Amino acid sequence: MKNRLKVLRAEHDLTQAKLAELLDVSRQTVNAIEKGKFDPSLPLAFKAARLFKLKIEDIFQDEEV
Amino acid sequence: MKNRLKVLRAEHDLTQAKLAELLDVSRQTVNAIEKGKFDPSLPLAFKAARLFKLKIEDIFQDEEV
DNA sequence: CAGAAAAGTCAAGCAAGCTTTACATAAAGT
DNA sequence: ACTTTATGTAAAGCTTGCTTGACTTTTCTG
Repeated sequence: MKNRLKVLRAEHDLTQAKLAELLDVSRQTVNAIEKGKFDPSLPLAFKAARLFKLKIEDIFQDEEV
Repeated sequence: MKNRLKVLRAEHDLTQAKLAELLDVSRQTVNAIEKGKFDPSLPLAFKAARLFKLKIEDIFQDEEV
């Protein structure tokens, strides 16, 4: 699962720590998701989408065949 | 998290077992998600969206304030 | 109504998401 | 060079997603 979090953070001038705070998760979680260590839960994906006013699909991209 | 899986199943004339098979999960998992026992993972939400050719938001609705 | 199919549910166990603590590295600015 | 701020990474532990197996209840259908 790919995601555009890093870019969105840059566009909004947010640090991983600040984004984590806005999403109510730990900084390490934001980092791990950006780095592709694991996928976010669906509720967390919704939170990110709401925060950036985007569709989940505009932030996270399934890379399945 | 609410979802329209039951309705979508009905529209497509699918049993929980058949949908489970299409989504590559167990029948109990489909049932539990329909019943709101837990939320699906993001990858599973993507699979469902792809299957029904809908946006994740059209299947699952965040009910957060 | 009887039998079959579908849906509901429970328990035990493994896998994935997320937390905290802690430390390392990098970049950037005085 | 020193300090600060941001990022990367790791281990241990808790919680949630999902599995299998088994059983009950509901709904369809002949």
